[in-house]
Amino acid sequence: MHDRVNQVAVSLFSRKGFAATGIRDIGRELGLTSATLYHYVANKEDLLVGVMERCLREYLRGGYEAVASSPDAVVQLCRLVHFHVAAECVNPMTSQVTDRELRSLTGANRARIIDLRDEFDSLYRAVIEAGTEQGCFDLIDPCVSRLVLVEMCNGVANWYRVDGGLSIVELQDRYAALARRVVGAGSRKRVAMLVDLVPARLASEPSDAGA
Amino acid sequence: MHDRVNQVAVSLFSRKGFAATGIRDIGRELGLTSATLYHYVANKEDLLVGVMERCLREYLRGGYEAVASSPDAVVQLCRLVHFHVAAECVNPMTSQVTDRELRSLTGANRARIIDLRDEFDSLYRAVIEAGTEQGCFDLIDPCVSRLVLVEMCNGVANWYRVDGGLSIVELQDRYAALARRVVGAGSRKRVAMLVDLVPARLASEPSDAGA
DNA sequence: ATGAATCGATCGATCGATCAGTCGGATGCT
DNA sequence: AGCATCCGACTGATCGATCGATCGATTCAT
Repeated sequence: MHDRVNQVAVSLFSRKGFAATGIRDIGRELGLTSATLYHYVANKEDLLVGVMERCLREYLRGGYEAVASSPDAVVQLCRLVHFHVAAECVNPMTSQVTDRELRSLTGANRARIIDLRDEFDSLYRAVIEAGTEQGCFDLIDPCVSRLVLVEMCNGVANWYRVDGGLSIVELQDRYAALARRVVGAGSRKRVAMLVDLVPARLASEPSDAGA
Repeated sequence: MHDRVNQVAVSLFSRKGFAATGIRDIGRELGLTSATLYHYVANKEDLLVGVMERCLREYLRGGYEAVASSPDAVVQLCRLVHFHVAAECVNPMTSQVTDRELRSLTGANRARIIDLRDEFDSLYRAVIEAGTEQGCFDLIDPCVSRLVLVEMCNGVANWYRVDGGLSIVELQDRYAALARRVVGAGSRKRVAMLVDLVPARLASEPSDAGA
């Protein structure tokens, strides 16, 4: 039931936003009263921050695995983007909420989530530094390139649809190719993708059956 | 005074979000009562939709001018990205609100803004088609490339700061170079930028003096 | 005197959150 | 088996606060 609460909450947060979603809205969709909801959740902000933290920890888990899987910066970048894109596709609503609702957090919650998000961004920074040292990147600008990579991957959740024209695997390959162009790493070298580097389906991600 | 109302509203909408911003919050920052605000604004949603519409019309004005300024698709792309990036930097808060608050609109307002946004996206689609016909692009995927271009440019408003390390002109050049890489248009050809293609400072954009 | 600008007071609705209390099923004791 | 006990799930009622919006009255410059 805890999962169902998170799923309904994420679904509404992603569609209407955190501030515009009432405790009663979440309860109604579960057939519960607002009072009952407080048996599963301490308060509204804790519900949000829990979703965001679990999302970012999964992103970090896969991100670290991608970067650690090879010493080659080109391989690191491809696998990081591969994982990032897949995670956005598998958990689009949770990713969207995690991306856009930072401003709804207060005090220590906000600081903690910002730290996690910055830690994930640092993975891209590390890969770009590695590529620079190895001389296999032709960067226009390290900082701007990193921001572009992060933004373009985070943006996937804004438009990806399961019934779209491209499968997740096709999207991953196109994004990896685009990422190599962004950092100026030619497409000559062939990069093998790890099969077991799969993003987890988060407990907070609604099944689109109800959507 | 109408401009000041819009500026304060955009400042709060961008910082806390539309739903979390009260009519009284806007009034307080202007030294007005909530009742007085309704002499300048019909209602809260009209305040938002007005800001978004004026923003998108300015984006469309500059976008059309960029694409019409040359038959060469590479030049079109560079000038479109140049303008897009500059508009995001000059009006970061208004752009952020226009990007993120679509879900706060209802009915006809939402439909109208979606149409304007789609019309702007179509400029990128047109440029990509032109480049394909002219054979000067080496595209990985027309649709994905367009989405990446739009997302990476829209993302500028999320992190650009006036006191950052790069000037707007430097940022424009780097983004144009990255955009050429994304569509596979080599950097051999030199592209002259139009000097008079300057994004307007929107009346809704707050002066950062108060921030 | 006219009209724009502003106000305090107030409307009904909704907000997040709390409370005492109900209900059913599992558990433990005799 | 029968009874008492406990606990998690759940509820209606309600709290104080705030929400967007409206009203008549007042101020003030032209």
